[in-house]
Amino acid sequence: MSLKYGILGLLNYGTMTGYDLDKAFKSSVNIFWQAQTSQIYRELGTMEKLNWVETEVIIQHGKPNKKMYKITELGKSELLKWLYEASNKDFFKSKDSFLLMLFFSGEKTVDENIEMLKKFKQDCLEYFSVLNKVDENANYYTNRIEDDTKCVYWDIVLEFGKASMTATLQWIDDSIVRLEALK
Amino acid sequence: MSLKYGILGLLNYGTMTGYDLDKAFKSSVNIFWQAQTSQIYRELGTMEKLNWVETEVIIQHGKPNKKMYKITELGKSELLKWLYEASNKDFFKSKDSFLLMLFFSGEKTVDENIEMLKKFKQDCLEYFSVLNKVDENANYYTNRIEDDTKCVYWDIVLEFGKASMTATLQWIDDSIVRLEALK
DNA sequence: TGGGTCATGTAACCTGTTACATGATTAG
DNA sequence: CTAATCATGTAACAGGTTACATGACCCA
Repeated sequence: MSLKYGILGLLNYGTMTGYDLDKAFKSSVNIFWQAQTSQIYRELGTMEKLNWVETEVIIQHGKPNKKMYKITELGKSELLKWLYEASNKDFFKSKDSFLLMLFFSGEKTVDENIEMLKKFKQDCLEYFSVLNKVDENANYYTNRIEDDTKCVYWDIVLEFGKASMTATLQWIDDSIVRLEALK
Repeated sequence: MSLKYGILGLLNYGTMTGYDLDKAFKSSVNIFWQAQTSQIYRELGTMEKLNWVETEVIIQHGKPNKKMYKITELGKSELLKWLYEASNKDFFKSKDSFLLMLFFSGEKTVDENIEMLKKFKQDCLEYFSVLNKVDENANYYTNRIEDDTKCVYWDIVLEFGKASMTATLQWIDDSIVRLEALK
């Protein structure tokens, strides 16, 4: 359900092709929302039927033709409606197979689980550098937006990513200490 | 994909009905994995075909008959395989419509967004008390397990929930301060 | 000459959600 | 007497995932 609004939100910054949207998703919103290329094209199709977006085909030479998607007045009002009415209950409904696995890891040895957590720590550190790269990409998109106050929200969301990673790393260390004590 | 393993993990603690599994999900694993009742019954059906679980019907008087599900040897080996092979990449792929909404909230006024964050803070505090209730429920399930070291993992996972909530609350406060400064 | 980028999608499948159906017992 | 609990599911739909198809240009 939210994918439509993610697309509307990005189109609200400017007219784009499905291909551009795909890249925009993968280089920005990706940290808290992922969309497959095929999904984006499918949604754009249904959104055009709903009259939330309209298209214009641009003939190109040497490259495939472009289909530019533009948000309509109806689309913009749907976006605003969502911004005002969306609930936060999703936040408390995360599905995480890693935590599910850890929950049942009593079947493995303590040493094996310490190893697993150490591996996880490595992956978290790597992810941290991904977050910093997203920070750089941000400039590309935020430069296209006139109003400076709008960029604050981008930054706040990124800070969330960093804060939760920091908490996760601390939790990993605490958990390893706890497991070491069992040996 | 993980739902099957969540079911296997719980059945590994003891034989249960679909109804019991539903309750077990809702009172324990629920913080990081949610499953609908209908989904559990559907998965149990396919798992029986896969021979991961086997059933025994228990005739009851005054109550509907029970269909007890028991993990098979094959099921147990599939569970172990998953515990050893599952990756942690899901952890970095969370989908969060609240963060998506916040990202696009430059369309709203600063005051409206401060209000939204304050409301979110209230919901986070409420969720904290839910986590503590889960803590109490834990005793019911952990008492049924012989091996004490297995309960550590339950606790570690719960600690994650608390740690990330603490970090989230701190982030909310910081963000509100930041938005106040824009006024 | 082979891989990457540009640009569009379709098809099949799997998973998750919502709504509904049934029917008896038990506790307030 | 009414709502909750026990216990089983089905059906339809929405949303997400994986794999595949096409084809030209550009750079090394």
